[in-house]
Parts: sequence; structure tokens; C-alpha cells
Amino acid sequence: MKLSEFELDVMQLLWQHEPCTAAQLHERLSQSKKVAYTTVKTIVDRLEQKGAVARAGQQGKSIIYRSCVDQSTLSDQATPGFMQRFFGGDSRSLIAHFIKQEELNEDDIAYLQSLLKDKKQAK
Amino acid sequence: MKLSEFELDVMQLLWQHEPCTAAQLHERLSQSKKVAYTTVKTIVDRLEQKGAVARAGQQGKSIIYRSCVDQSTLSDQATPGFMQRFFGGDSRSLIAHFIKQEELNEDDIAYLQSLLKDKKQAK
DNA sequence: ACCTATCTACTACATTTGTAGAAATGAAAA
DNA sequence: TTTTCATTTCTACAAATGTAGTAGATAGGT
Repeated sequence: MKLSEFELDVMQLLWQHEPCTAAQLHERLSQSKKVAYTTVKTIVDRLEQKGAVARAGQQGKSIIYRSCVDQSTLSDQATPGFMQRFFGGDSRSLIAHFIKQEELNEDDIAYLQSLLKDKKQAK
Repeated sequence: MKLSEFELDVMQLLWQHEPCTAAQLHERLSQSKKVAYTTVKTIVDRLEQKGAVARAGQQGKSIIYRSCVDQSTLSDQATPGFMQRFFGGDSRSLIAHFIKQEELNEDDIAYLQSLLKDKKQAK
């Protein structure tokens, strides 16, 4: 399933607060971006057509939506293309990039170290 | 600078074999995808308009192109959006995802471990 | 039962993207 | 020098994307 950036932004919000209505999604989105309610509703409609969300009931006249795909499914699909296009397919430099750029607390670091250790063991 | 997927595919090839002509890019691309020469040339033209590549000379009637932006600049720009949209902004789970999914040899693992160690030290 | 505010459904439109043909051009061959 | 063939330029077009207005329906208040 291929979703656009805006569609993913909406999915992100839905994953975090599902189930919810288009109005609620609009409200959350408005916190980071000026956008009309109908715009958000259009995106939700497209997500429904694509099968990424579905109706899960009503609340007054409002439709309650839930997601039909989960984040990890979509990120699994998107990951290889991203790695290829931005890091020439070199996973090591991609991971290195993120380790260097991102904020990580000691817990995070310990967790990632343990993952690497497992990875090494598994050889 | 915002580039499309296809544009990035071409940039990727250019970065790897620069400087080169549109015909050479077309030839490389053809190895992974059936596409007309003029299609590739159109993409190169658009990249030129966007300022991502520039003419670096001629070879007979062919124009030689070089890149004007580098991979790391573009990946720096693309990274936050990707992380937000596919991992809800959680860098730890993104890095974990890649460590788990990707092939890494012992060297890679050692290198990444040292990066994590540095990161910890820097605190 | 009626009004009204709100929500949905439908339509619209500019821009970007993927895709490629047609026409013009110019370097190289004959 | 004339022809030819690769290249460039220009044009085109459908689909996807971001963006939103309008009209129609309806739940809830009075």
C-alpha cells in the first residue's frame, strides 16, 4: 500500500488516538499546520478508498474511523526504498546516520547495544 | 530541495558514477527498470531546473552532468519526515527496526557499537 | 415538528510526477 | 558537403497529491 505524505500524517495521528472522527483528526493536525476541515476529510476518504482505514461506528452524525494497517507494516514496506534512495542501499551508513543525528538517552543506547549484541550472537 | 522518487533514483546513479551523460544514466537505469531514454532525459532536465544537477561539459553532442547536492544533504533533509511519518518520530524504534531488518556483518556491528559507545560518552 | 449547526458527499482545480512521442539540431560519417 | 543518426528540446498527458468549496443530509436542541 502506497500512501502520500499527507495521508501518512493522518495515519500517524490515527494510530496514536484511534478510533476517532475526522473532526478530531482535523483538530490534532491543526496544531501543527493550518488546514481546512474538508481537506482532512478528503484525505480520510482517500485512505478509506485505499483500504487503510475503515468505519468503526458513528457518534452523532460523525463517522468514527479506525486503521486497517499498522505502522510496522507500512514502515516495512517503505524502508527499503528509503534506504536505497537516500543511502544508496547502505544500511550501515543509514543506521550510523541516525545514531549520530538523533537524540538518544542512556536507556535507548543500552537497548540498541543489546540488539547489536544479539545480532552478533546470531551469526 | 524536494525530489521525487524517480528523481532520487537518478541522483543515486549520478552520485555513483558522476560525471556522466543522460545516455549513461539511462543505460544504468535500464538494468533495473524498463524505461525510455526520453523519460530519463526528462527527469535529468527537471533535476537541472531544480538545481540538483548541472552541466559539466560536452562529449560530442551529449551533455555531461554532475550533481550539485550531495547525498548527505538530501538525506539530512528527508530523515526527520521519514522518521515522523513511519515511526511516529521515535528514533529509537527506527534504529531498532533497521538493526533487526538489515544484513550487517561483524565489521558493521563493531562500527555501530563504537558509535553507540561514543554517543554514551558524550553525555 | 422545525430549525440550525455540523458533518458527509461530491466536485473542482492547480501542481507534481511518471511516462514518452515529435521535432529540431548538430556531430560525425561517407 | 550532404546525409544520417544520436541527442536535445519541446510538448503532451494521465494519475496522484494537496487543497478546499458547495450542496445536501441529519442529529439534536427548542
